[in-house]
Order: sequence, then structure tokens, then C-alpha cells
Amino acid sequence: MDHVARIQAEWRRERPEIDVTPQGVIGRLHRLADRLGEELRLVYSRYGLSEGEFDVLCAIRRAGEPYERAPGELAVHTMVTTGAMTKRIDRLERAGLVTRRRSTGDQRGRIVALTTPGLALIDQAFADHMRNERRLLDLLTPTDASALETLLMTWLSSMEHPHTPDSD
Amino acid sequence: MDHVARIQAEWRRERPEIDVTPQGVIGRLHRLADRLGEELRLVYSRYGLSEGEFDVLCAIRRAGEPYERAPGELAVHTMVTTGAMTKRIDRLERAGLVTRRRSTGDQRGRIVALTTPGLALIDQAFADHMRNERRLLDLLTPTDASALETLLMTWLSSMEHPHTPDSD
DNA sequence: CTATATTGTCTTCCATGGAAGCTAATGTGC
DNA sequence: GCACATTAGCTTCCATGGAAGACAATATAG
Repeated sequence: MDHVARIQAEWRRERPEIDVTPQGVIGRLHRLADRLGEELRLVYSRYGLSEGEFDVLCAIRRAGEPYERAPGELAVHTMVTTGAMTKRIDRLERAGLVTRRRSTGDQRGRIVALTTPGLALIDQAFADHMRNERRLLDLLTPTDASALETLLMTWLSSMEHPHTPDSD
Repeated sequence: MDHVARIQAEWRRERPEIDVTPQGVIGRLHRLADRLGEELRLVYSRYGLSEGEFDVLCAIRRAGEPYERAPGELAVHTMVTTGAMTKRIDRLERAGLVTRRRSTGDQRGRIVALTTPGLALIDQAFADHMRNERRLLDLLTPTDASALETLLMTWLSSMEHPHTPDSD
């Protein structure tokens, strides 16, 4: 009996008229996401990076040569506000991992670029990160992992493309 | 092709030697947790509650009559530090949803208790919350939901009770 | 019984991110 | 071409939580 099951049992005692079975899935999904997140952050911290900083370096690295992106693009890719992105870039710039310069065309725009140490760092950190994710995923059998991926994709896509076009 | 698949494709182009299949599961799990969390917070906010405050009220409510718990217990149940719990209780007390008094036995201890409005609020909010979770879960077929729950339990328990006692 | 350790809560300081507004640069309608 | 809207990035202020230590009460060793 895990933590979520204990919570469900308490609710069933206190509010027997309420159906708490959805918690079995949603509660465990959140708990698992938290636990996985903890494990992933261990690797980020090995490189002196927070999760947010790691995400930004990855987004720039994935862009390919010459490893540059606008702050606004980075904000969209990493799903934070532009204000939060400004601060992340500030920290990365202070750490010497990226540089910031004006865009040549549009003078409002900036261009954030990986430095040589920044590129080396994220290349090593990402390889380590993927080994870590592989280790965590290998706690499941390949069959289970594949089934889980399919279920997550199904649920995600049904949330993104609602079949019921009433509320939106 | 979803967001995660796009990210994987970019990594395969940039770092073809790295196996990024684990992201298919772990990335989507985190994204789904975030999306579900957004939906859940919509209900909390209907009652003027943050997620943390909702969690605290639930933990006290689940304790059963007389709906009281020590701050330290609440911190353990909701998985935050006692410092964070102090602040959550401050806010709930200011909102008139809980009261704080000294424990009669151990004078170090405090007892946090639901007020009548606090009890009414969390009882209604929790019922609404469960309807919301049900709505989200019903985006999956019952078979898929059940399969997902099993997979999440399996993975979670393998993380909590590591079969491999060699520590890296 | 007293000195020390432990415990429970709170306080302080810091890190991070969101919301909203600011500024400079660019786009648009007339 | 000029007034106005929009855009990109940044700044300010606030909300939240962690880490570490303060403080008071309790437990424990001798």
C-alpha cells in the first residue's frame, strides 16, 4: 500500500460518497514526475546547473550551429515567461556559458549564443542526462515502457486536441 | 508529431550517437503532469486557494474529526519543509480557514484546526476537485486508465524500493 | 537536579518565476 | 510621413519555497 493508496483510504473513510479512484492515476502520475525530477536534478547539479538553466542550454544546443537563439524563442521552447528567461540568461551569461548581443537586423532583438565552454558543458551534461534517463526508464521492462509511452501520448493528445469543442 | 517528438528529432539530428528514446516517456510524463496540474489549479483558484493551501486543508480534513493536525505532520504529509508550512498556515489563518493554538501537552507544539468556514470550503472544493479529476481521467478509456495506473504503480514502487543495492 | 541534546515551530535570507508595465524599435493605416 | 499599435526584451514587484539557524520546550545522561 503506497502513499497514494493511503490517502485514498482516508478519503473513503471521511467522504465515502465521493469517488476518489481518479487519484490513483493522477496522484501517482504527479508523484512519479516529482521523484523522476529529483533524480534528474542530481545530474544537472553535477554541472552546476539548475533545471531551468539546463533547459535553456539544451534549447540553444538543439538549434544546431551556430548555437544561437533569441530570448523569446527560448521562452517559448522552455515554456516560461520572457521575464523569467531574462533572468536565466543573466545567470548563464554571468557563468560564461552564453553571450548576449544585439540582433543585426531588428535592433529590438537579442541573440543568445553558446560560448565554447557552454557548448562543451551542455554536450557533456546532456549525454550524462540521457544516461540517467535511461537508467530510470530501465526500471521498467521494455514492454511496459513502450506501453506507458503510448498511454501518455494518447492522454496528452486528447488534452491538447479536445474532442468536445464546447468550452473553448 | 507532438512537442516531445520534435525535440527528439532535433537531438537525433544534432547528436545522432545519443539514444534519446527515454525522453519519449519521461518528457511526456512531465508534460502531462504539468498540463494536468494547470487544469487542477483552475478548480483550486475557484475557491481562492493555491495548490499548497488546498493540500494543507485536505490533509487536515482527511485526519477526521476534530480536523486538527500539528504543523510538522502537515509538512510531512504535503512534502514541504516546516518553514514553508509555517507560511502556508499563516495564509490560511489570515483567510480565516484554520486556527492555530498551543498544544496542551507539549508546549512547543501547535495545533492547526479547520474553522467552520474552512471545513465547509474544503468539503466543497474537494468534491469539485474530484469531479475535475474524473473529467480529466475520462479522456482515457477505462481500460487505458487502469493500465496506466498499474504502470505508474510499478514504476513508482521500483523507484522507492530499489532492487539494485549497488549505489552507482 | 543540572547540563546537554533533541524537538517543534518559526524566522531570516535567498532563489526562482509570474504578472504587469516600461522602453526602444518596428510595423501599419491613412 | 506621422500617429498609433505592436513587438522584443527587460524591470519591478510580489508570491512561494528551501536552507539554515534561532528559540523555547522537552527529553536524557550522569
